[in-house]
Amino acid sequence: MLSANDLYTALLEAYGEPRWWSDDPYMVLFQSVLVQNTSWTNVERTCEKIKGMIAPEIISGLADDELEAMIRPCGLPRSKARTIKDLTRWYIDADSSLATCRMRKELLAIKGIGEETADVILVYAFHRPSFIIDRYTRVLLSRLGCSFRSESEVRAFFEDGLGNDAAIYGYLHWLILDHCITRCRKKPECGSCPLSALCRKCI
DNA sequence: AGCCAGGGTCTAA
DNA sequence: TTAGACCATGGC
Repeated sequence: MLSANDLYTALLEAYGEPRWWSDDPYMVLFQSVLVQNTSWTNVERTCEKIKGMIAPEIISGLADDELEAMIRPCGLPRSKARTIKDLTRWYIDADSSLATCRMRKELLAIKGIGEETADVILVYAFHRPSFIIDRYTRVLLSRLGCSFRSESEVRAFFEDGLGNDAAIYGYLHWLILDHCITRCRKKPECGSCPLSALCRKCI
């Protein structure tokens, strides 16, 4: 039976040290909303143009239509601007000593923040161990021959398998996305996929 | 649990 | 240029 550690080890072996989202917590919050339904390169391009303005005290002071104009290239400007405003407000008076599950609930209460985005924020901005489960991760697991009955089983697969280490959660998530989107977008022959050793059904 | 809103970008013709 | 797929989803 495949373990989360096997997966992590194989990806690390294949691609080397993964990158971390950002060392600036607010940058993580800001970009985690922008990237919803949007390609990562698009987010990076957009943020490059407005990089001096991505700070909570600046964003919170903008008018809605100003913020919408700034993020328009990432799509869904109206809903994303509102979510970013609400999230920024939350962040400014967030209590960083809050328990992880409590913080997660608060994030989920913000309109526009779902489970995936909440976990991205918990892991990359607050270094809390709450594994990020996205569509790519689910598809990858199923291609590797693992099936789960529920979301909580997938979560247990990673969290029990990896221990409570937020850094590993973040690195593994990045590796999975990098693998699925950048490296193996088009299905290669089984032999050329670095995960083929894990399972013959792989990719 | 599945469908749909929400805007832009990318691609092929 | 234009239709249609696609995008590191969320909400209902």
